[in-house]
Amino acid sequence: MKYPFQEIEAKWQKFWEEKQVYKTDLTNTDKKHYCLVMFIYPSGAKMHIGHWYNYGPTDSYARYKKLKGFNVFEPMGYDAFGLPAENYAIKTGIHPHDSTMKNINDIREMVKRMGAMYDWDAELMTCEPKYYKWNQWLFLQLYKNGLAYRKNAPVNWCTSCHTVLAREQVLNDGTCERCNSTVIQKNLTQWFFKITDYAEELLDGLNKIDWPEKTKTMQLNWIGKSLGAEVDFKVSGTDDQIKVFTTRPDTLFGATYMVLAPEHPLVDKLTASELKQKVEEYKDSIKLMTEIDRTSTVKEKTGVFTGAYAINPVTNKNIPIWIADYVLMTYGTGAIMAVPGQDERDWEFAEKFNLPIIRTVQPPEGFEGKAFLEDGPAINSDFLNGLYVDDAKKKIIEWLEHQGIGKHTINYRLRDWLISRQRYWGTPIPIIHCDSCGEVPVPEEQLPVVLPYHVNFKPDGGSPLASNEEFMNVKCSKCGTDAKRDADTMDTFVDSSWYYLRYLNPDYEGGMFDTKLANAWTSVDTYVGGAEHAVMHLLYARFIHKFLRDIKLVNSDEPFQKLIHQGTITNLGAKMSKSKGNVVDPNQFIHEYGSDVFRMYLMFMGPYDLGGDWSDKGIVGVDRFVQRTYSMFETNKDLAKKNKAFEKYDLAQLNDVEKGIYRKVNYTLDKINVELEHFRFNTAVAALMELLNEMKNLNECKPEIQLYSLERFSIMLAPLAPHLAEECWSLLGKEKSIFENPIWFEIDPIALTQDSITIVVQINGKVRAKIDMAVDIQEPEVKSLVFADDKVKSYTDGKQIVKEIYVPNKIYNIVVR
RNA sequence: GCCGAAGUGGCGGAAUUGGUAGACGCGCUGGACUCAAAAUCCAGUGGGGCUCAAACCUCGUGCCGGUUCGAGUCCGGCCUUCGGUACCA
Repeated sequence: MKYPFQEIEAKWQKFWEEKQVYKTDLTNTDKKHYCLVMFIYPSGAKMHIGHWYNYGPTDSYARYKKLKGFNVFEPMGYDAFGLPAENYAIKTGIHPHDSTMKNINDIREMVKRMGAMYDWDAELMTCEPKYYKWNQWLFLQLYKNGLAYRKNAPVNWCTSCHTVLAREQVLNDGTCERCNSTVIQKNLTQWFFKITDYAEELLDGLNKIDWPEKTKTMQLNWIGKSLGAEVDFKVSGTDDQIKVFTTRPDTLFGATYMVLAPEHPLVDKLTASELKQKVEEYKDSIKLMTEIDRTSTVKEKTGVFTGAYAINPVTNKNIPIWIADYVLMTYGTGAIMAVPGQDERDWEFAEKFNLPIIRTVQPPEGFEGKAFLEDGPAINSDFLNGLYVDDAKKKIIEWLEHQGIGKHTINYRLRDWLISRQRYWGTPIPIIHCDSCGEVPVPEEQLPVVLPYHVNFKPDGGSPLASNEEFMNVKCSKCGTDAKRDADTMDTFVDSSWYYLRYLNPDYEGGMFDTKLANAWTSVDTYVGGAEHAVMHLLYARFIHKFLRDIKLVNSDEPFQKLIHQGTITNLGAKMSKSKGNVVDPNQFIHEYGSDVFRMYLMFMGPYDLGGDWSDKGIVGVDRFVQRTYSMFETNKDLAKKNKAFEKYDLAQLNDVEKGIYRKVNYTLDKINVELEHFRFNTAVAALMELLNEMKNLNECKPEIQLYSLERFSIMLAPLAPHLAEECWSLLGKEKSIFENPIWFEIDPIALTQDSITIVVQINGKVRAKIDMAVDIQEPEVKSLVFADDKVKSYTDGKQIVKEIYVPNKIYNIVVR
């Protein structure tokens, strides 16, 4: 009979739900395992292949852990706020709340059909007041601690989303991370979270977590720590000073000019009147460029002279002050001392504008390059001469500090996290703006500031909340006079920075989350999600977690101990997207083959972290495996009712077929263990297929050996194809379901030892013979067996034997001449 | 440009610390079953050579070179693809 997956998958899903098999007892923390996938963003009503690829295999891992005796917590929820729902509202008039709720309901049904062991009691959605209330509370704690502040600053403005973006949310081609349209610079007053206060700790923490190296590297580069010095330069003929940051203070004697960012506040003041027009023109030309254009490495250097001079503090010489777009106001101090001798960009600039070049590090003989960046003895540097870079740095910093014109500094590339959004569908910022009191935090007992339902969504660039007067007009909670609420909402990355803590009790009213549970259950043991979150979500969550630790709400340093990225499933070589029209709908395959086959096929396709191009070519192979498995168990129906299998068998008591199967069962147990532990699902599935092939002759075994093998087969199958495995287990006549009463079988180590082995004989490195012999026999005996072989003889007779290498139980290599 | 990963049959992909390259699956070929087809089952399947056939020989893991008794795996130099990043002072 063909495996009736519709019926059986529905049956077991119902069973699991009714028996509450996946309800995790969070009070039992004995062998806890928090297995988390990135929650779902319900912008569309459908689950696509990428979701399946993320959730299916991760669920298999969670199930494996459960069978191994872990108390596994595997929750699912909805990252429900965000722009797409709001843009959809603008287009169709359907309110974001309504479309989101509908999407969530549809998605929940689809996720359930997948058959994952989510604890649905832990389900949460970020758009509910009972969730976002705590975003607001978090905001207030950050505010109290000086980590949430408002400033007027140039910000990234997405021309299509009509909102500001954090720097991380601008892609490297200058487009918006969400919608891919152009991002421009604007000056606005916005709320920021001071993530830079945690820069050092965010770096340190990377050493303590089990994350992919490339992800850690990305965070490392994003934070971009560099050691150097700040040096004050006097502006010649004035009292002004310009502070520069440099990583190479040792090259100070070679600083032959200075460059300011065009936006630098001193530019207007410094510029000589006859050059004002040129400088203004240059500044205007920069305004039109995005930050990305400006920072293109291929672009030729541009800049203009201001007419002013600074004084090099070590040489006391006047050096010209230029402005150029390659100096950014947003990094360091917005000003540099240019040392063309030791910096490629400065060299290029100096060459183009005929500025002096002085080498202060001696390049090796024969050096033909331009700027010399390597280590070497200092030259042309007075009291530094002869010192190598590190020593020269130390000495000059001492000197600068002694003179009171500079100091050792650490600079970071990381900037504060801009969290204001001029959008509706998000968490209202809990601040009241009062004419007399300024910014006033909403008192905690008045939270949540509920997001009103009725607003005007018109995408005119203003915050939609501003259109709701009832919402906007409040009394100042300090002085009681008329005041206004903040009309902006928070970046949705705030929501996702702590949701894993809320899952533990999403209805908790005593605080942001239940600290007792959080201390017991976090860090999350295994976190699985896309690599596209390497710097944004994963950095924000680490920051927030550390802050929550500092205010004593959690006791761990890091939110996610082990991180796994699933690869991307592409179609026809491109990422699946509606606009490309290459989206593959998983439902089609669920209908035709069922959820188990589909998830197993996704796992079988290849290495989990590599992903790959979609093809349905091989899915029939997995389907055949499922059919053959099912019929094997049907043939042996009720076997467990009449028989009992021992934990172990003595190989000597088994016939050849039994021995073969017994060995393979144990070998597979071992293999599956290792493969699943490392998220190598493809080889785990292959191992089970091999076992099934071996079990072809199961009918030649005693019933108890049949049962021994089938029991183990079902349990190994259970993480990968849970519905099928439950069905097989119950076909055997087992009373308790696998996941109701999780078990995992121990390996019989004796079955893993071979008694005979094939020795490969190589002659001059080429395989010439394969000889079977008993395992672990002594080398002289091996040698005599090898040289007794006709083929070996034919290759060695009459030749001089130069060398013999024996690798026990593997290879016998003979070198002849 | 820089950083990282990858490149293995017709295809997806296997291969402990260097030790039988191609597990497992798809596809294909042949056979069984069938009136026939589908499904299923059995056998074969990297290329080339020599064979009735087997045995056997030979070439083969992106390219060139090296280390080694032995290299998909290690080293040096390239090429291609895919991610990440972009003048960070």
